[in-house]
Amino acid sequence: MVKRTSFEGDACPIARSLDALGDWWSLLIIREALFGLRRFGEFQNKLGMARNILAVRLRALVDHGILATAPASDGSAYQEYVLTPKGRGTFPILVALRQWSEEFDDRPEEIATVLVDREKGRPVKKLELRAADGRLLTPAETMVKPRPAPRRRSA
Amino acid sequence: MVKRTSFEGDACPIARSLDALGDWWSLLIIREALFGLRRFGEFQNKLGMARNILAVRLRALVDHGILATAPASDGSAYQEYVLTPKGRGTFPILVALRQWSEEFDDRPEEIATVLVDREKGRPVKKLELRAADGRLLTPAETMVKPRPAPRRRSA
DNA sequence: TTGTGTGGTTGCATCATAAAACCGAATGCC
DNA sequence: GGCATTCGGTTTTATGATGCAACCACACAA
Repeated sequence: MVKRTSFEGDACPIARSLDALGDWWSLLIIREALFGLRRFGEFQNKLGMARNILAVRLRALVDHGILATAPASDGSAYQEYVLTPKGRGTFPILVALRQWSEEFDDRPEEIATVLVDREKGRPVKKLELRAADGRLLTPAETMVKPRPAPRRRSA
Repeated sequence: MVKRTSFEGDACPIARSLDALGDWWSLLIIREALFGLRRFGEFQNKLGMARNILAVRLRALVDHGILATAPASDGSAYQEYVLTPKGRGTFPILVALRQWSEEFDDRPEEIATVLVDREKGRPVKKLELRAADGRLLTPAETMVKPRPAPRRRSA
């Protein structure tokens, strides 16, 4: 996407997230990583993407602290890519994307899988946004405020 | 990005969402639309993006049923772009992106805003994933299952 | 030593992107 | 009505990210 207008310096947290995750492949790589994939070849086989692009993406994700390279694991002297806590923290994003598709896709019958809780095997609930006191919030009931000052003990 | 490997036919709901939302600008346009922007020029000013790209993105979002064009509203004979229910349904995705940035960004002090509930003015809670019975779920406590058969009244 | 599989990198053609010029229609000003 | 300006895009052009395939380096095996 040409010069890509990096959002890195932007003050909007959404833009900042998109700067790390907002390309066509990164979230899918993370999805597979959450699923347990670790090796270059595994990602390449599963996603069917070009290997050079995969290499670039993996390096970018490592640079962003989303993946880390582990020296090895199964004997073979190659390296693996494992999710960091930051990487695992994208889980709600993936769930939100999944649920949006489930709810609004024009051809929901083409969706092959559902997300269930492992223990009971039943579909998970929709993500919901709640206020600090637990009230359910619609978008209209929210607003953004300037970030409160750095709060240096000033009470 | 050349031929862009459209995910439209993919069975993964995440890929399907990314097909509609997964470029650099669409989610930011939607963010501004949720914020109340409606006019071409408003988007262009606020986002500072190239106008041709904005035009392409707006048309794509309309084609995807995320935005709709309204004939006018404030007298001037121009058109507006308003969110459809499908478009408003992206709200959790944006919240998830925001919260991920808030939690994991390397320079959180550069984030300018917080999302609060309008009534109390207090920051919202983190999105949380719960099982059907209300248990909080971690990623590891979930799994994906093949979609149950179309369920044609078969009990 | 040769062979094979993994894990990438390098070239190259193509196409999406970004920036700016351009353009018609609508609006404002007189 | 005439003229300039703004709005809402489209066109043009340069750039560079993408996808594909070929290539390379290394590990391991025979």
